[in-house]
Formats: sequence, C-alpha cells, structure tokens
Amino acid sequence: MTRMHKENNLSKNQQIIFDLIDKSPEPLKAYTILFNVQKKGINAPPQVYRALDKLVEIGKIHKIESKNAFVACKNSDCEISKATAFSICESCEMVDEISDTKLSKYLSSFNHKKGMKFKRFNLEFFGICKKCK
Amino acid sequence: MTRMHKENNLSKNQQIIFDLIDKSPEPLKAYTILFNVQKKGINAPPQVYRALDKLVEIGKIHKIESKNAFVACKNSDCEISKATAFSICESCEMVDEISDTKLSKYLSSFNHKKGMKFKRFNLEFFGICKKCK
DNA sequence: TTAGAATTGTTATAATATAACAGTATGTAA
DNA sequence: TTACATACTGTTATATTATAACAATTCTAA
Repeated sequence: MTRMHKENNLSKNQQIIFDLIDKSPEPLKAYTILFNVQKKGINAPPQVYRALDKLVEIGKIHKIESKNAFVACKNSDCEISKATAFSICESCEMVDEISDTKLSKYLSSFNHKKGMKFKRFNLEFFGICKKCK
Repeated sequence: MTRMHKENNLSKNQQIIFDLIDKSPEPLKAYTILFNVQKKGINAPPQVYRALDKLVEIGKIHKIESKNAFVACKNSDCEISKATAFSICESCEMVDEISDTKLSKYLSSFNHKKGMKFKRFNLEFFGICKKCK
C-alpha cells in the first residue's frame, strides 16, 4: 500500500517502536510499548515482539534480561550486541549502558577453561545510583 | 503437623526443590520443577516460586536470566550470589557456572564512571560448547 | 508459652511471549 | 515488467512465566 519507511533501514513498525524506546529515559517493557503504539496502528503483541526481535538482532536495542525490558543502544562498541554491559539501579530502576573499552576487551578475550569459545556476552551490574544514595 | 526438615537450613519445599535442581545436569524452569514435584505434594506455582526466591536469596541456586531457568550454585566464590558468571551453549543449552577468581575480582572491583558503586553483578557468556562443535 | 516471623496451601489472575496462518510490500534478477 | 524470494504485516488464539491475596500452620526465640 504505502511505501515502507526505509530511510534508516527500518520498517514502519520497527521505526515506530525504535523511536519510542530511543526517546525513553527508562527501559520499556513489551506491553508498555504495545500500549503506547496502539494509536499508531500496532495492535497485537506479535507485532511488537517481532519488531523487538529484529531491533535486537541488528543491535539497535538491547534487552535487559533481568527486567524483561528494552533500551536503545547508546554505544558504538557493542557491534551487533556481541558485548553488552549495563549498570542497573535497584532503587529507581535506571539503566545505563556501560561503554568501557578495557572492560569490553577483557571480557571479549575471556575464554572458558572447558574449551568453549565465546561469541557474545551480557553483563548486568546492580547497585544504587548517585541520585538514589 | 510434622517437623520441618531443617537439617540444612532449608524448609521442606525448599529442600525438595533444591534437590531436584541440584541433581539436574540442565537448568530447570519453574514449571518443569512444578511438574516434577507434584508427586511430592507441591501443587501450585506460588509454592515453587517462593522456594526459588528463597533459594536464590540465600545463594543455593542462581537464576539464568536469559533462560528463565535455575541452576544449583557450584561455586563457593559467589557468596550469596553477589558475583555470578555463566557459560551458556547456544546449541545444547548447557549452562556452566564460571569460577574464575581473576574475573570475579576484576568485575567486583569495577566501578561505574557515573559514581555508582556496584553491589552485585551477573555475567552470561554465550557460545558453542566443545561437545557441540 | 506465646508472639513474631517464616512457611505452607490454595484460588485466581497478571504479565510475558509465541504459534500459526493469511496477506502485503520490497528487492532483484531474468 | 514479470515473477520469484524474502521480509514484513495483521490477526486470533494460546502458551509460558510469575504474582496477588488470603487463610492456616509451623518455627524460633524471648
């Protein structure tokens, strides 16, 4: 029907959902996203989850596993989400992507004794942020 | 009615569920656990989740966040689950707890630029294990 | 021995995620 | 420009993961 919005390589639904996540200061959950995009014609969970899956796959967003929530990638170092690290405040729930070259290199070169070669890692740090202290 | 089984500091349900997880070579999901303990009189999800919460809290088990599954702690270094690291095979789903003093020290002493002091971390490495290669 | 804390049992329901199927848009190569 | 493959969309239904709320029992420590 109408042209897809391919300017950024993203499809219409992907772009809508990425924009929402990108401008959110907080990680967003799938059903919060669904609620917020219903006015744009995205009506059902599979539409949201499909866009989320794709955005994760291409590294535009990351899933915070401990919270089942999604944040936009703020970091050029984590090419296609191979090496992610986050700082999570247990009080206000704020999540910050950690961009630390030394940390990233250290972990990327870490290999398991049992002969396993790692392709990817996800690290989540928990604490109380400056504001909440 | 009957005495609780406190020999190990665990209540009856906690002990039943810990035993099941501890002898499993694979991470177990909550509803898999539920199915497997119904013959022992644990009938409903809250009973399972309460035991899991407690076992996580006291460090007897860990939750693998990316899989919503639970493994017994095999590691004396992660006192009360403050510092956990896992190796996860993306092919066979095998999960191994990583016990590496250097890694643990490195991460435990890592602090965020933005003034956040971390109390806890969880790290999940992904790859293809030796067997699956 | 009794009060508080922890644990248990139970029903119902909330929150998170996917299966399956039919249709539409897009890119590309003949 | 047709036709094919691939990716994306829309939709209904359902599977999976997790918690709320309440009543009762058991444990522990004073």
